[in-house]
Amino acid sequence: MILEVDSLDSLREIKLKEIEELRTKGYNPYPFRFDKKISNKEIKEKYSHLENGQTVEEDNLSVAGRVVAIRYHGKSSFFVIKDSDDKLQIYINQNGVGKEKYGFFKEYLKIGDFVGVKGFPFKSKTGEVTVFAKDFEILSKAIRTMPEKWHGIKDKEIIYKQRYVDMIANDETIKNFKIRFEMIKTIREFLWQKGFVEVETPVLHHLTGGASARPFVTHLNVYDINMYLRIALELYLKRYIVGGFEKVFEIGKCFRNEGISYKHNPEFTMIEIYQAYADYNDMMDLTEEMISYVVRKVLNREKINYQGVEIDFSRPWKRVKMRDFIAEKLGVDILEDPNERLIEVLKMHDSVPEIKERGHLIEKLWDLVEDEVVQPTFLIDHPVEISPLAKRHREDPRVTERFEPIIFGREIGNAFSELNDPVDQLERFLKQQELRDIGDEEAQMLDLDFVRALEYGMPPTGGLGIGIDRLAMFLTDSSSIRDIIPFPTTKPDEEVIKEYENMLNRTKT
RNA sequence: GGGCCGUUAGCUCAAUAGGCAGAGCAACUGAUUCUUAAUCAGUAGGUUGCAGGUUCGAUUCCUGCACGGCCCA
Repeated sequence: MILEVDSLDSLREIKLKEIEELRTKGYNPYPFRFDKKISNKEIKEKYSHLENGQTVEEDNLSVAGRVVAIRYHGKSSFFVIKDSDDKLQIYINQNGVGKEKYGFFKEYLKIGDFVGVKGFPFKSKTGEVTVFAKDFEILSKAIRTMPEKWHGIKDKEIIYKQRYVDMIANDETIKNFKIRFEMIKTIREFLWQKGFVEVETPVLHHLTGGASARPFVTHLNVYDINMYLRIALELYLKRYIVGGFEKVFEIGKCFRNEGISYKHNPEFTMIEIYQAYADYNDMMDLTEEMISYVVRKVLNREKINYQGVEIDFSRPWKRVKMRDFIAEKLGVDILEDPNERLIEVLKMHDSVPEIKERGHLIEKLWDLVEDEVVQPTFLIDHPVEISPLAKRHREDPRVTERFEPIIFGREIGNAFSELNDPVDQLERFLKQQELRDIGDEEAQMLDLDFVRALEYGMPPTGGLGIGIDRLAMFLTDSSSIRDIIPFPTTKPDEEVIKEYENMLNRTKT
């Protein structure tokens, strides 16, 4: 014990005192195991057919969970335990466990503690499937008091910095994370079934590439060099294709050292998928098929409600050329009109970027109109300037064979007929290098080993990346990316340090 | 980075045109053998985010800072 109990003037210290008493009486407040044989949910399903008041005394049940409510009635009590899927009511009385054990229950089993209960099922007079306790065991004592039972936790700081408290208090939180993980599992199953191999690539990179973003820098002591945390999976996955794999994918964390917003977290989860002998049309088919399958499988429907708007994932999705869409909405031709004209239009919307390279101007123009794409849509054929890793279009070399799936005005992915011409790739990299030289820190770094890899020959390949977090936002109707990232990036929690320093100091005196 | 809003008991929230800081839940004591936001009686719990300023007096007004949220870039 680090913390001695020297007074009872706080909720926490009352709990510590209780634990000490338990130990004195020979009970371990933190025992080693419990034979939980059935889940709360299974019990509710199995015995839902019982008549009100009916008991099944011959069935021996062994259940466990966290105590979330206790209703004392003198010599009997009801309490509710919660396990990972459901809540379950327990009935305990003096006749069932004996006078002594019942007294022990009243004195030492508190809301927040974990408990294991042995007993038989019955249905209460009011129709709730309940376990009649014949014995119980405290499995873990909580020291902190649990959050408010009715309103839950609303303080965003607690929700993000102490997600475990959010999960204890808000059932919705656990439900949403389950959807997230179910979604990821379903994507894996879908791709495995189609013969894709799930592979791994390094997180530590000498150069960052595959996306336009500022990286995190870290240091490798043994070689005394700086390295970057990956901003994308792309370039290593394509090396797999060069090496002879034909269908690969990876689901993994990427890191971008940029702003935090409702749709950006510094670390986030991406999936990238590469398929040899395929082009971007094949990847569009794959995207549609996969996402509509996942939505159907996870939510049992194809239309979802996102922030009050119905989104229909059923196939086929609309396909819109970037040039046509911007021309229609803004009256400017991103392929033919000169930079001056583009800037003029941007000026009208007070949206002129600092770097006035053509690619930046086009990106800005798109930003102005992206909100107008609500239903799942493929934005296709982006200009070559903003697509350094995509193959030029077979019919128009000014654009690339590229698409971004757009939902509710948000890009949830990016895909192309992968550029496999090493000479063209080197030129594109050099163009990016020029952008870096004029101060564009997001421009891609020159990855000569990647060019060399392409020189060994990469088959025609379709590639696709999808932001897992953004997709999860749609499936859970979350307005902020932080709501579906279990432990989002936050500022450090100074409060907890202060709190423990105070407690430890008080204990010493 | 800029603008606006917020921070009060463990949690969810009140409050004063500047005048003793309150409730519900949780906690504690007691009553209660089918309740389910159980009920009833009682007790305790606060550096009103932090640091300054104005004032006889600040949770309230002002300034700065921290943390958070929303909008914008």
